[in-house]
Amino acid sequence: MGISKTELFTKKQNELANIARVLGHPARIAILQHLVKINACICNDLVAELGLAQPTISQHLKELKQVGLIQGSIDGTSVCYCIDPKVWEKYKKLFGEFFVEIKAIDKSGCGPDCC
Amino acid sequence: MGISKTELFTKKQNELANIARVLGHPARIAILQHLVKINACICNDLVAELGLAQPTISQHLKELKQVGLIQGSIDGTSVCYCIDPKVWEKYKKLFGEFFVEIKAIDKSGCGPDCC
DNA sequence: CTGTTTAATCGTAATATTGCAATGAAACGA
DNA sequence: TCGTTTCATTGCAATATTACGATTAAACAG
Repeated sequence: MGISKTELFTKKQNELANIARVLGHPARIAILQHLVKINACICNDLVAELGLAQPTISQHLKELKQVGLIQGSIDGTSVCYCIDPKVWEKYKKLFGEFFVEIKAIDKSGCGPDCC
Repeated sequence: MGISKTELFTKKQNELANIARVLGHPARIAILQHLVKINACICNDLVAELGLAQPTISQHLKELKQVGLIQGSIDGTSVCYCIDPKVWEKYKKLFGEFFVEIKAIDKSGCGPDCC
């Protein structure tokens, strides 16, 4: 990301940006959508499913785990992953709050061609 | 981002990831929140507001413009920025669709300690 | 025309991300 | 015990991001 001046922003802004950053890769979107669709723990058929190498998938899973969106539990030699519904709801709410309704624009103080 | 294998994913997955990526920086979150709050076109008091250098703000604005979230219109020597409500609603919907309700987890096929 | 203001662009240094081959580590079956 | 399976970790190359100083471009005031 290059260095990022997190100290300039509020905790909530940094948190939202961080979640968005994690969602900012199609592989991680695809992993989450697959986990939602399967609606169960899955072990790593994700590698076959997505077409990325195993270490790459593992790395993406790690990032998803770090923000709490998914949990992994060991089941023999394999690992089951599933979405943490609580965290999922939390972030759903966070994005919902961010995308507030946009009201009509007040053009006072702007030029005639403004927006 | 390093190279990213966009061809492995659907158009919608790539689109959502791209928007999320753009939202994945606190400065851009702060810019959007300010524009929403002001509810009008603003010229670049953003530089004073955020505490980042002018070229840096300009770069962030460029990214927000590229995904269509904001528009800029020239007003003399300054530029007015405001949110594009249509695009805003579009992305709001996109995230809403992504964050579907999570149902109770079906543990069949998983080990006893699974998730 | 000259100087000022505002914002985009260029160039660059520092840092982060992505993807994967190679390697480890842990659990299992025979 | 030994080989196998599954996944995490390490190390690295290629690329992207972030931030900003310097510069440029455009509109304006005088």
